[in-house]
Amino acid sequence: MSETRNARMSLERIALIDVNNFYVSCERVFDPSLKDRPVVVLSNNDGCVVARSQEAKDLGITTGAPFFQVKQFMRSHGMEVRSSNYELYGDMSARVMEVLGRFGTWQEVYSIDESFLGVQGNMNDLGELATHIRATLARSVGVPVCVGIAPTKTLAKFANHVAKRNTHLNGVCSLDSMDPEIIDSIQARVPVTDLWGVGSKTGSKLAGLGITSIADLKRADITEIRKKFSVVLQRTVLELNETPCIAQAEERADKQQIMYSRSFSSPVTTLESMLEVMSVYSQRGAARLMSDGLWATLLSVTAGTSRFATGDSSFPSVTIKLPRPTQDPILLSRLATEAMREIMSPGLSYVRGGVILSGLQPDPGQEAFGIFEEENCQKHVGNVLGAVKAKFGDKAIGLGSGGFAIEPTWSMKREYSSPKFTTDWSELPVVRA
DNA sequence: TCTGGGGTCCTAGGACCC
DNA sequence: TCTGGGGTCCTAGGACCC
Repeated sequence: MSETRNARMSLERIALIDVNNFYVSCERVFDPSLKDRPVVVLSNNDGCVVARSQEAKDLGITTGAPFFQVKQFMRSHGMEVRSSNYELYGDMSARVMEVLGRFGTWQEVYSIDESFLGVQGNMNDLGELATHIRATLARSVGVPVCVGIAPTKTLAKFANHVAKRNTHLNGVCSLDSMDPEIIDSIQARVPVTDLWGVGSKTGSKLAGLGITSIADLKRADITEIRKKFSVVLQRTVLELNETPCIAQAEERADKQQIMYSRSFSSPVTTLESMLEVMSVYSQRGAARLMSDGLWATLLSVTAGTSRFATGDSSFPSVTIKLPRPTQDPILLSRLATEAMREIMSPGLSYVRGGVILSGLQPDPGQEAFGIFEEENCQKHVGNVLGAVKAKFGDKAIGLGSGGFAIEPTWSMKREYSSPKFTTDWSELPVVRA
């Protein structure tokens, strides 16, 4: 399609907007002293680096770097550290998504900091829209974003990638306004593994066939790709050639599973502690079922020793079919502890545990409700627990070993946490005028 | 001493059926 | 001795994503 036609025609396009260094940007909104400084945010238990400011990236800190390995280096370079504060990020994410939604004909929230948006207009309109989106978010939420606009999701991701890496573009890249030859030359330089949907395994297999850049993959034969790889990669090739074939999420299946899995701040070695873990995690899972309006029919429990330890390893897991579709924390807690009792090896050092609820369905059907009055009562226990927690805090009530007045030794480590600025009345920021 | 968590989709292979 | 073919459903595991 010629540029002159694009300039006048009204185009249906897909925009991919994401927040730059999202967790760091959230921290900066409430602590301006972090601006222009190297900042990292850590995973649960302060385990490893999950987000970095540009300044931290420039100093060579990589995603996934174990914190204990880079701690000294970071200190000597005056870097700032924050534990992850998911209450804050979740709340900020909701604000970002609400604002973005105003600009699209449809919206698909793709992750905590990314959204696809349906957009229309001629070439110039699209560029102006992107700039307007950036300015609105900077003003109303206070976070910086990049915008990529293209005919397909894969190309919108690519355009966003280009916007992020070329500062002169001011965070906006709309493929329609770019010279096709320039697009080609960029695609010839960008490695195929930078593409959405192409990971390291596929990347090395492609390299064996002489396909190393995005341009190489774009020219590849789609039947050959289908035969040697999968429909997934075939779709990627089609999308690179402007044929949309990745559906919107709302047309895809509903949520498949709810997982509650954590690594412990100190290893769990006894049956008693592990059963506590299972009791607490299954109650958390039940709470999520209730808030999503879902009933589970399968329950899995898992545990694992460290992948880095040299001693005996153990990765027990078992899945059981629930007697009826349920969201009942009492039943789930009882079954999870019973199942774990059978499969763990007391004495070994377990560093993580998890509860997975699957076979989810929105409508419990008749079978979910027992014929006895007693079982009908149990169904309400979850609601009561939820209400008490909402009013008096998370630790106010729990079932059995789930009701902790004192933090158990395995609970999460968060030594560098910022306050829950937006989600807890007692931690609201104070403004003096 | 210390190495995240929560998802999705697809495929292959087995069980079972006619 | 020889032992079809095609379909569905389920599960485990791989690959990928943020």
